[in-house]
Order: sequence, then structure tokens, then C-alpha cells
Amino acid sequence: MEIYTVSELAELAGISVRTLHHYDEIGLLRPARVGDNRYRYYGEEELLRLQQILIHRELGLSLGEISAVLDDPAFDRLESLIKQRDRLEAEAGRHRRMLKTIDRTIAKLKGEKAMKDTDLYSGVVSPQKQAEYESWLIERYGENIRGEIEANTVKTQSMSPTDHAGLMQELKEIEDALAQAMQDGAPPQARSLDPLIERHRSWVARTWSKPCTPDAYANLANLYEAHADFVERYEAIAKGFGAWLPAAMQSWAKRQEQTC
Amino acid sequence: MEIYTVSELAELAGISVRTLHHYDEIGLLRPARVGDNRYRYYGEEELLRLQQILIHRELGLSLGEISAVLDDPAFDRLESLIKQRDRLEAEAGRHRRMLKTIDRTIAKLKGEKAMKDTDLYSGVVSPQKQAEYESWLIERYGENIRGEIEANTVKTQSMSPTDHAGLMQELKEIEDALAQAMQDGAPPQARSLDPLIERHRSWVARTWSKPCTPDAYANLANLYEAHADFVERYEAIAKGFGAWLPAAMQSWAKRQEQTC
DNA sequence: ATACGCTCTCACGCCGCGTGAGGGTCAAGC
DNA sequence: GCTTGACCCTCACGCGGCGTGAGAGCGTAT
Repeated sequence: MEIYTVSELAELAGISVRTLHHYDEIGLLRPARVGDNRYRYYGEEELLRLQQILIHRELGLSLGEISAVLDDPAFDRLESLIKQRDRLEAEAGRHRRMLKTIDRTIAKLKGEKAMKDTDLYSGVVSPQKQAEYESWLIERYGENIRGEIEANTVKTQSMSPTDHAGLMQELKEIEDALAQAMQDGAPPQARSLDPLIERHRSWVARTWSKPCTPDAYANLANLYEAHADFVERYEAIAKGFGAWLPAAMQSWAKRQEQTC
Repeated sequence: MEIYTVSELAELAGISVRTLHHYDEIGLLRPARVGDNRYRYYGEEELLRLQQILIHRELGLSLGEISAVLDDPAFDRLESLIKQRDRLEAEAGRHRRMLKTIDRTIAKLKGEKAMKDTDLYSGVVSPQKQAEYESWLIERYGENIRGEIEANTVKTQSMSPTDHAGLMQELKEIEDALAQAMQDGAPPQARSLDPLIERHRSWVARTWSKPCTPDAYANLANLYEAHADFVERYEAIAKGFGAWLPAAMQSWAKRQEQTC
């Protein structure tokens, strides 16, 4: 059994002694033993836990989240990874929008184009703020549906035509596949739909700049169901699809929550 | 000429009023005018400056750095924007790579769950651990190492159980011999180890589909040293082997490079 | 007049530690 | 046994980038 002092473990892991003290303070990584002299001693197990901590830290989790994750006996690595994936995708989307914004700003500086003030900020806004804004929208879709649509168009306008077309093409493919499934007689609750619904959710996650949780996804389904514009749009794809799709989405979301 | 109050500008930019106050406090973004009532009023110019600030902030500059950059009289907006664009693209690339890595890890974890019943033989590390390990590796050591990992796992996965078992048997023999040498008191730098180390390198070369140069071999040693799974694995063979083996590998690699 | 929303200025709190200050502990050498 | 120097400890403040009140003034509509 190997035993490490603070500085040994710190050097091994490439972190500072202070960091180990801190992790002890907040109960994230306790020493295996503490001597009479109050020296901290760590063993193999703590080394492994520290590795886990550092991995999650690199992926951008806060220390609180990490300790929750690691101390959850039913810690699901898969779920955790999927969460990370959604975060990354949202980030990537933000980056794409920022790129477009910068390009347009460059164009403006060169005097080639005029730009509206609101356009200056598309993509530049902080992720938290935008996330807040969007979840707010979804919570209150009923009264603010126009705002939502407006925000959406502003957003998509800030994309290049080719990007936008590609995104729409992808959405169309997913929707067509879902409509086909419906026409083949699949009930909205069918588990066989899961891969398609997952693709759909993933697409949505990319256009939002916040993680699309099952909960949020279910809210989106409600929105689809409640608003005539959306119903119309989906009915145009296939008869009954305007009701079937939200049902499928809600069914999927429910199952996700149950398995949590 | 447009004039904005704090809350107007904040909403436009997707930031908080407090943030504008803060930027005023630290002199990063001063209002165009301040009324008798001490209200802050911003104009077009401030709007543009705020955009610059937010872009730079997104790119990870501190507010101090941003103000230094923006207040440099030789500051060229166009040039700066182009630089930011480049950095942004690099960031986006990193994100894409991380996404891929996570996807691969997810795929593997899902495969593992589905095939849990058909758990034929245990490899070097459990596939679950390995999946996690790979994403960590790529985070730490970059994209270039991915090819090697990929080739490695693909190869071992595509092998018949008997072949795989044979390979593992051979590896075990080499490692046991090395561990024996260590326990007999050989320091990692001993030249007498060369034949064994060469056998080891040769084994590695066979499992990689890429040439295993001394340099690559030294990198592998670093990995062995850095990751707890490997350390654990080698410590299980013999106490201290987890540190000794990488040292021996590195020593060998160093000598190879000198003789070149 | 009064109510409501916007604005202001303090001023403390949060995270993830860095960076001392001030003092004990341990092994080695004189 | 005594010093030296390298460790270790516990406070405790500081930083950056704001969030989040509290308490008070301003502006406009009814």
C-alpha cells in the first residue's frame, strides 16, 4: 500500500498543495488518514478519486457538481457524458453564431454592409443569459409565442444561408422519417421511435444554446401542440402528424425521466 | 442618434445591468453621458465598444486585458477582429474534436451495456474504463494520439479470443520478467534491461498499427505514469512497478535517441 | 397624490483557489 | 543536544466578475 503526503500527491497529479487542502475543506477529497500531527496521508483509493475529480473538472463541472456526481452511488457515466455532450454542442452553436457575427462586423467595418444594432449581438450574448431567456420563453410559450418565433428568426438570420439550409435539410430528414414511422402505424409511445426522437432532440439541442433536458423537450412538445403555427406546419408534412409528434416527444421525455 | 439606458443596452446585449455598472466602475465602458440624476446613457459608439468587449471576453481575456487592448491607440479593430476570428475557429476545432471523443465514448459505453451478457474475456482494462480513459487521454495529450488508440482498440476488438489471449499471455510474460528484474534490484536505467524492454516495445509495436518510435514509446511511458488505471495495473503485478516500468521505458527511449 | 417601474449607490456573497503569516514537525548533520 | 532546512499545519485575506439584495431617488400615468 502506497502512502502519499500532500506534496507527493500534488506533484503526482500536477496540482497544488493548496488545492488538496481545499478539496479536503469542502469534503471533495478527504485524506485516507490524518496523523496525530494533523498531517494528511492519501492512499491508492484517494488517488483514483482524484483522477476522477480532475477529469470532470476538465470537462467543466463545478466542484459541487463533481462531488454530487462522484458521491451518487447510482452515478451513471453514460448519462453524465450525454450531459457533457449537450453542453459542448450548445457551446459549439454559440461559436458558430459568433463567427458569423464577427464576419458581418468585419464586413460592416469595411463599409460593405449596414448592420442593425440587434444583429451586432447575435451569438455574442452570454450562454447563461440566453439560456435563461429561452427557458423563460418555453415556460410561457402561450403568451409569448410571437417573441419566441421572432427570436428564432433573428437567430437563424444570423446564420449563413448555407448553414441554415443544411440545418433545415437535416430537420426535414428527421421529420420525414418520423412521419413515415407514423404512417407505418407506429404509436407515439413506441420505443422503436427512440433513435429518431433522440436525433430530433439532438437537432433541437443544437439550435438552442442551452442543454435540452427531457423536461425542456416536453415543454417544447407542449408548445408544438398548443400553437397553431406549429400544428399547421406538421400537418402539412402528414395528416395527424401535428398531434402525433408532440405525443411521441412527450412519451419519450416521460420515459427518460422515469429512468432517472 | 440612438440613445440607450442601462436596461435597454443590457437587454440588447444580453447582459445584466449590474455588468454595465461594473464595467463603468472599472472604467472599461463609460456611458456617453451621465444625467444630472446620475442616470447612465449610452450611444452608438459605446454599443460598438461593448461588442468588442463581449467578443474578447468570450475568448477568455480578462477585463483588464480587454481594456488594455481596446485602449491601445494603435488598436486596429479590423485586425483585432480577424485575430479573434482565427482564435475562435481554433476553439471551434477543439470543440469538434471533444465532441467526437465524447461520442465515441458514449458509443462504447452503450455497446458495453448492450453486450454485457456476452462478456467473453477481460482485456487489459474494462471497456468501460477504457472508454473513459480514452477521452481523458485525448483531452490531455491532444488529437494526435487518437489514431494510435483507435488502431489499438479496433485491432484488439477485431481479434479472435484465442489470438487475443495469446497476445495477452505474451505481454504477461514480458511484464513478469521485467517485474522480476526490478525485484532483483535492477534500477530502471540498467542497460541489462534492454533486451526485455526491446521485447516489450516490440509487443507494443505489434498491437499498434503504427511504427513505435522511441519517441512514441516514451510518450506511452508518460501515459503509463500519468493514468491511474495503468499505475494500478502495474502495481498489481509488483509493488513499485507502476513507477519503475515507465522509468525504464523512458530511460531506454532516451538512450535510443542519443545513439541516433 | 399615489403607485409603479426604472434608476442610483453602497456593500456583502460566491467559487476556486493563490498567497502569505505564524507556527509545529521531522530527519540529517554538527 | 542543537541547529538547519524542508516539510507540514491552520487561519485568513484577496482576486475576478459579477449576483443579489437594501434603501433611496426619479419619471410618468392614472
